[in-house]
Amino acid sequence: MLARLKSRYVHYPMPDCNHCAIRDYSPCSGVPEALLNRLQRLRNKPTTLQPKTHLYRQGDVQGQFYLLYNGWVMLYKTLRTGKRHILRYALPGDFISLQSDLNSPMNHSAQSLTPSILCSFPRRSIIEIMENMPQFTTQLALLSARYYEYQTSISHRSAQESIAFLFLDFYERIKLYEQGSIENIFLPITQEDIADTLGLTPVHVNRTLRLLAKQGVLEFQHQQLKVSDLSALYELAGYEPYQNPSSLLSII
Amino acid sequence: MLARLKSRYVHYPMPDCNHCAIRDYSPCSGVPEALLNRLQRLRNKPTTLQPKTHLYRQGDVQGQFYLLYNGWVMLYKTLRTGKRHILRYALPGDFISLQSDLNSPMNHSAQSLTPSILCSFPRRSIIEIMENMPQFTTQLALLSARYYEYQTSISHRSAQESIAFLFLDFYERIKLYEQGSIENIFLPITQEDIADTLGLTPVHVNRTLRLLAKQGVLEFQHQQLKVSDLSALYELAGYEPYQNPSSLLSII
DNA sequence: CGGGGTCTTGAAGAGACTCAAAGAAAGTGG
DNA sequence: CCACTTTCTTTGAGTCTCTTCAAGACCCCG
Repeated sequence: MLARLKSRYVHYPMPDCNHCAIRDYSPCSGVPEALLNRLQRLRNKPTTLQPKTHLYRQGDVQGQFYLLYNGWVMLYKTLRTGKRHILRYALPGDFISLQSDLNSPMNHSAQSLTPSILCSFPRRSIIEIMENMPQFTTQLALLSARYYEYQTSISHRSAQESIAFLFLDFYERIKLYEQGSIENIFLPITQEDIADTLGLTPVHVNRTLRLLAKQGVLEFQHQQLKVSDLSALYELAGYEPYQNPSSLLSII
Repeated sequence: MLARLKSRYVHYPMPDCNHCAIRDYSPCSGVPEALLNRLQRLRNKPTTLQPKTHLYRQGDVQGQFYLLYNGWVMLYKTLRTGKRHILRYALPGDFISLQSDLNSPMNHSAQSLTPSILCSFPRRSIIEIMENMPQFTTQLALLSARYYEYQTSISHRSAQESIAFLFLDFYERIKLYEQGSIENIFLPITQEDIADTLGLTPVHVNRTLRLLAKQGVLEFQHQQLKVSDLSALYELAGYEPYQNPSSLLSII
């Protein structure tokens, strides 16, 4: 099973990683050593996860908090109509399973897209952690604000613009982890996933992708993204350079 | 000037309020007495604001943080194309001007819709406040998560559904402040505001409102909202009762 | 070689947009 | 208090984007 996966998820092997340092990952950046050690002590041992595995499901009452070390995890909601609404894609460093109402059952599900490595925290200790580690909590608050800004940025847009925005976001985030060439970027998602992320139909996503390829902006085939014209992509995505060029989140 | 305003903004007079207790308002609920007193000491004296006045504008470098005591404040972005994207409507208790990048210029503008009362905090002290008042920061993190969940809930929807969702949200929030009858709810917004909130054209908002009135769901005229069929409104908005009936945010 | 999932393409239809113009309500000034 | 101006709302006609339904192609994997 694992051997077979490798061909496809070549970027995401299953390393034996029991000592990943929390400080390497985003929501904890800027947190002093002493606090980190306290957080390290609270967490459980990192665990690995097969692809297409659920961390938790919408409606689950208990559960844990997770810090993603390696791999891709998709967060989504299932609507009454049966439709799937993908909320976001967690990449290494992302904090998973925070929701505004901590005591309610989970309002969304989390599923791995690739083999993944995470460490977990007991759910009941989250308030305690937050109230005792204000610098961590501050990062968490700002991170939530980022998600909010991202969500507002991607709305009110045509299919072409929102697809461009999504791919540009992937491009920028992957760039943080890949030091080598980023000619071809592996994205473990299908056209249907894109559709469920942006609220479009798979058919229309397909047509729009064909159009973007024809226009020489980007190609997305066999889970490989190739950006042909980065400035055109920025243009389509509506990048606003005057604000904060280093951050995608200043995109309107 | 004020006398003239009164006829229209009868719900939002300009009281002389120098001693509003912070604890009455949402982001601080659950914060212990001692912390509240510290927060009270940090804030400036509450100020009043005329309607249609900007607290700050997109691109401003300095500024302050605000806690809204009374009135409506609209947060919006101006896109390169000149279009306006309304992010949210702040009501009493809302914390205003938080953004993910604290050191960048503001990525959005804030404008009062009614006469309003706010108290402000010096911007440079926000990190200090957050890191020294973890319980306050925790509330702030959860609040940001709420905004995020709200934003995801309102997307991927038809015009009718998203308008229903928006009005239901207003309805639920106003209900918290009005103890009496909520037959007619005053909303200081125009159809164009609704359009800019949901990413629709004013023309289509108008047609959809006519349709909703014809269907006997709700009427919105002269800034007065009258909900005729609450359960139909819940149905249209896609309320998911199995999660957390008391919170709009469990709506998908 | 066969089968399920994914991608591609066509044709028809619904939802939302644009342009345009008129009517109603609110704000302004004499 | 009335007449004027401005903003907001309403309606129609035509167009475009996106969806729906359907069928076939491709491709990975057994």
